[in-house]
Amino acid sequence: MRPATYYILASLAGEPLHGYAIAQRAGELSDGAVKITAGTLYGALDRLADQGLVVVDHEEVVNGRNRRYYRITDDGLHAMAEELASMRSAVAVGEAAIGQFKLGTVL
Amino acid sequence: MRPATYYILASLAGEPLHGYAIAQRAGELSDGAVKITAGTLYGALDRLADQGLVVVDHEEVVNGRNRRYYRITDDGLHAMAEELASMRSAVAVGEAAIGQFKLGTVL
DNA sequence: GTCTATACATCGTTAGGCGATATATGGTTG
DNA sequence: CAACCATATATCGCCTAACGATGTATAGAC
Repeated sequence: MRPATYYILASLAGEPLHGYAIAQRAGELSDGAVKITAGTLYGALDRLADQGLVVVDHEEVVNGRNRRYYRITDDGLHAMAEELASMRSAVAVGEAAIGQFKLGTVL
Repeated sequence: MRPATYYILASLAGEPLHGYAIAQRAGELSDGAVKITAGTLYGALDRLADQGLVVVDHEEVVNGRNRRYYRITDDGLHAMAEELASMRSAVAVGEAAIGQFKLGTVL
């Protein structure tokens, strides 16, 4: 799972959000590091919906603009948890690897 | 950076290795989770070399088979450290998001 | 009146992973 | 001794996903 996809799911773990709000939330969560543009966002949401990781919760019109709210599913939470576990392992491996390298250069 | 690329760098952080050994080491480091096949491996090594994240250290012939050893560069270590930082953040965000979700379902 | 934020849609390009295939050596196993 | 498997690198083509660009539309700010 790519970072954009992961942050979309993470953004939805708190509460259902509409597309545009998801992109903003992802930016906040990552402290500006992850910028999800329209091209990435709607493609990813379609894909995630196809995979059953998110579902459309409801739609509403605010100020003449339509908002389509997405909600994360149980499968979506599981997928996120698995990705989380993979990243934890990768972090541990990377820390050990870099630590070993630094030790190697000193000795 | 995709997992395959990350694990290739991590495999080289300890010591220079030849291609085939990198693939094996990546499998060991990830406890079998990351399987780097030939198609992924040599393409990734070419890319990493183009980007200056690894360099060819030396070559040798063992049992009639050529071994091309790659070494990670300072840039490669920096790239790895950055990826590590990104993943740490992503893990923290994911943990907070899932925690918040579980709390939400209980209340 | 123009600019910016909001909100969704779609196209084309690019990067990267991955299976498949190829080539070659040498040890193992039947 | 033949078939198979591990070692070792190379290359092709497919597919997924990200992403920039572009388009449409509304509404408020300046």
